[in-house]
Amino acid sequence: MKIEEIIINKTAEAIQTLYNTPIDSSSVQITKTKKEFEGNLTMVVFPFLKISKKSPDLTAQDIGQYLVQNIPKIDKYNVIKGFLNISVSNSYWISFLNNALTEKEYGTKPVNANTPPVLVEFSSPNTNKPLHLGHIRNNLLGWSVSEILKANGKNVVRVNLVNDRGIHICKSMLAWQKWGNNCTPESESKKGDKLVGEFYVLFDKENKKEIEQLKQSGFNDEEAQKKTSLLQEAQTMLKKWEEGDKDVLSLWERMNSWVYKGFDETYKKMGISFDRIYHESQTYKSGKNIVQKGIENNVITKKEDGSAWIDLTADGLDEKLLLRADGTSVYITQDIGTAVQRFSEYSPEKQIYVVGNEQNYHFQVLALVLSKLGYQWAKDIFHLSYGMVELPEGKMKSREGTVVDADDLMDEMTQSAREISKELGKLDDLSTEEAEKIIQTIAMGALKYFILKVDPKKNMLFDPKESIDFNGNTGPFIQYTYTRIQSVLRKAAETGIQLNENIRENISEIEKEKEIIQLLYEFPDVVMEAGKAYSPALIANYTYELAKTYNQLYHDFPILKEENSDIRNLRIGLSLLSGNVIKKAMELLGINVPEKM
RNA sequence: GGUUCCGUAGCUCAGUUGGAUAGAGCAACAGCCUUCUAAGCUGUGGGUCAUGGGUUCGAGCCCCGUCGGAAUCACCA
Repeated sequence: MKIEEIIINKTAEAIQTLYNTPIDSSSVQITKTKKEFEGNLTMVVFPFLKISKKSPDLTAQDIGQYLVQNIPKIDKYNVIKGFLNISVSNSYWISFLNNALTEKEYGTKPVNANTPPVLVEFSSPNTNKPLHLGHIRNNLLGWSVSEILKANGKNVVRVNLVNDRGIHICKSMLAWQKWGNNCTPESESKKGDKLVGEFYVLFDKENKKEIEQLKQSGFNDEEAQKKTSLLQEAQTMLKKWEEGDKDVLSLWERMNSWVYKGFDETYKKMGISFDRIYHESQTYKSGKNIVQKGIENNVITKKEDGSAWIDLTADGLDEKLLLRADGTSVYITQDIGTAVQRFSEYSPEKQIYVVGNEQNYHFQVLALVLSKLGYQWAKDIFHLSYGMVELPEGKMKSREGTVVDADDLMDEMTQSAREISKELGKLDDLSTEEAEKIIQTIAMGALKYFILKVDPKKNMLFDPKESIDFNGNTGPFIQYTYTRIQSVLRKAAETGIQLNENIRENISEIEKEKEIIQLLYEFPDVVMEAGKAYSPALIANYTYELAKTYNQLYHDFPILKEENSDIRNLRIGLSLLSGNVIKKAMELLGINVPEKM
């Protein structure tokens, strides 16, 4: 049993014995003791004052005394302004450390492959342009949350729903046909997604020109937007695509294949992969049938013009269109279809959608529509909504060219890592190959940590200058701490010091050590909390705290050179576990750790 | 206009179901390498937690108002 539980139970017992009143154990509040006070765990006794009919200090004294007398693992307590600070014995902490060191995967639960899976959808790019900074946050979150859920024993399936059809890709296709001169990624020596993206931008540019012309010949803005020959051509192309026109389909396949190749490269560099990839072109029709059934069951109404609507006003939302007048499906129709398809395919415990908070309304509607259509699992749909990434200049706008490209960003990070490493001379005695690998690891660590340390729900500012900082609360700082630990452990092995020796449990005067052990002790709870909250940020902040504290120990105390062998073993033991926990925690963030840097 | 979210140090962010004197990093300044990697450690300054009320023994956190910002309310995705 964890010490907190013991304290809670014994406190309930104490209050029963001392004041003859039963209490619910949930009213006992235990928190970590603040650094400036002596002790490890703190109990707030205010809730018990009505029962004890004594001052906060006296009540705390009563309980503190009882606990010390009745729990051997507690050796003292102190009371400050109604806060009961409890000191847990050194032997408790060291015995915990000894145990944790024997656990193979300390802090995580094994995945049970026989349980219903949890689907995590993320990335879900459009195939008309390359990935940018916004996608990076999405991908990193999706990946990390998947890892965190796995660490909580969930049977996770990573899903990517590629939006490979629609007017946007037709725009790129059309522009390529008109002005592409049959160019290919090979002929231009460009990544396929970049090339296709350029044609998307080109379409927009030419289309704008046409809009201007139309406006000059007397049309208002709205009319001009709809009337351009380019847009009409694109729409014709989309229609042909839906009809299965051979030429359109073959161009579509060709250009999409360029994009996929480009995406694969980006994903690979990012260290991201999926268990299952859906393509919208294959799922978009299934939603229509479901809507049709909804019309038959009078959940959905068909208007005179043929469009289908669902009335959500009773739930505080608006009316929502589900099929256009011409019978084609809209975005949500497709989402209804894929949700149903995925449910029938996996019978998941939960479907998690990692999608930006700009779509909060959409997912509110989606869950509501599904439940109105009678799908009980609609309640198991969870929109993991994350905030926008903004730049110092403001919002990213693809048309104004203020988008931060994913590949460029990763390359810049790598370049900075290379320069800084060189400047510090850190990798001088390694081969170029080894050095490059470490540089990559550091660069990606910096980027990933920078983004994941922020609470997913919040909007965040991405300052490129700050993101390449490798000091302070950053990924490389944590990676560096890990390499320091590994260096110590290597040296220990070299000098023939046993690593896995059982540590003697009654050692005194080990304040800093205890602080680290207590942090290590908290790791499983942090993993659990992060899973509940879908928040990699909790893992990130915890890991930083651990690394920082370890660095203090490393700086202030000798480890291998400690003469007292009991203390030396203790420091080595907690170095070992700190290293393991840091590595595991970083893994949960999708970040690798180098052995040297 | 309706709905939702946000506002904490100059900047970027933490702050557990309401608990002690609100914490980190960056930036600034001052120190620490003959000792296991200085991508490190230590110290100094920096706050009306947007604002006004309320609930409570106790509020950055809960409730109401005000101000400021964002998203969304498409026969776009």
